[in-house]
Amino acid sequence: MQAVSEKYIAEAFHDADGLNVKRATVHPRVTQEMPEIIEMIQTLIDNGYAYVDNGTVYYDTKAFHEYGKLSKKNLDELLAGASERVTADEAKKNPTDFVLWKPQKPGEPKWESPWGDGRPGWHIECSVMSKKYLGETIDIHAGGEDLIFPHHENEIAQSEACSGKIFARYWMHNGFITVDNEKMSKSAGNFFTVREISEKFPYEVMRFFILSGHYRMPLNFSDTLMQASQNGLDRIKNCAASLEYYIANSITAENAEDSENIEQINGFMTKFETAMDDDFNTADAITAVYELVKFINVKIKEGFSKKAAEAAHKMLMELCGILGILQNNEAAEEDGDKDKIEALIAKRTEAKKAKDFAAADAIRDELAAMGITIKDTRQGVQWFRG
RNA sequence: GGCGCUGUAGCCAAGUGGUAAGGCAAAGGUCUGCAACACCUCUAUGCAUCGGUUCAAAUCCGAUCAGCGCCUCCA
Repeated sequence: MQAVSEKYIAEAFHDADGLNVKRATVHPRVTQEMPEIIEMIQTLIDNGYAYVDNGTVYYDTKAFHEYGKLSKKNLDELLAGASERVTADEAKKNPTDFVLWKPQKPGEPKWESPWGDGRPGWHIECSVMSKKYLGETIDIHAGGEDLIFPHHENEIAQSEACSGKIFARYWMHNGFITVDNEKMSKSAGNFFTVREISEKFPYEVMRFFILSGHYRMPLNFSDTLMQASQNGLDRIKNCAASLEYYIANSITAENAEDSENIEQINGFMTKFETAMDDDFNTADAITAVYELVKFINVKIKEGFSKKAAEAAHKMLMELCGILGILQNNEAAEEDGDKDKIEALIAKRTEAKKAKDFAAADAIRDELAAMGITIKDTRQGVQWFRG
């Protein structure tokens, strides 16, 4: 049991790390929070929000007058609908009541409790761990839109009935991913994992793709869209690489245009922040990045001072850093073949000078075979892997 | 059946009352010996459809159509 969960936790972290998702400071586990879970259930019973029936503890949804406030559901309508659809559980006072503690079933793990051996219901653990590690009121609670009801609704009912305080100030519910405009499901055969996608496209492209839409909106997934994201991301990466090369080889001195250029560069941050402040509008924020890229590419062509170029680079890296992309670009570590590559490039430049283009192209092909792409720029020949 | 979300160019997508950002793709051009990168030009009298309100609507209201989520176990 333990080994199984360890395996999947490790696998999940593998993908999360790949996507550059930062780890939380605490990753609690339900099995290690049993005393607190039992304590909270007892509090709910004591406060009159829960009742015990033969080893099972139920939450009394009618006792919590704001039940349904998150999902904008009306309890009376819920009850009416539930009575038609759900075979009534005799022990429940109301069809919408949910389990806080359930008795052990044969073969299942169990824990001791005042109501008998058993295990927690599926909502209480979240209220317990949230309270323990984050406090009675949290600022932001996130989750998939499918969890709004009943899970998040029940968390509110449990936590607020215990503390008498607001449980979460903001709720962030993300939309679902569809595949070729169809819901992802095993039965439809269009089900695949982050790991499988990562075998076709880098994690970074996946991250950029997800950021290209608003998190609350449904997101359609397809190879075509991933390819488009890869192309767009390459544009940003090309810009960063060109700019780095420009800075390394720039001879343009500080000049009168610097202050205006730097003012413009700072304007992209303002635009970026405005978008992000609007409910994490990453799609709009990326626009600011593209506009900065355009600005940089034009300036590289026109020529601008090293000082301004460095300011632009810092800004580009900062914006990309917030988005969590272009983080591995620090891989400017020495390439093992550096000397060989630069010797070949020098030979090609010689050949070009001698108008021996056949020889020059042969060297370019040789470099390509090594995985090296070269770019002729005004400042010289730039090369990179990939 | 009920509640909620969504529908903007070939594709993705921002824009929630003041006259349609940005990206990808395609096309033409500039640069280049060629190429790659880049740059320039071009792409919606139009925002699912039909009505309504308003001086003004993608944005507000109503109806309709389509997709999705939830209303049940599980999280």
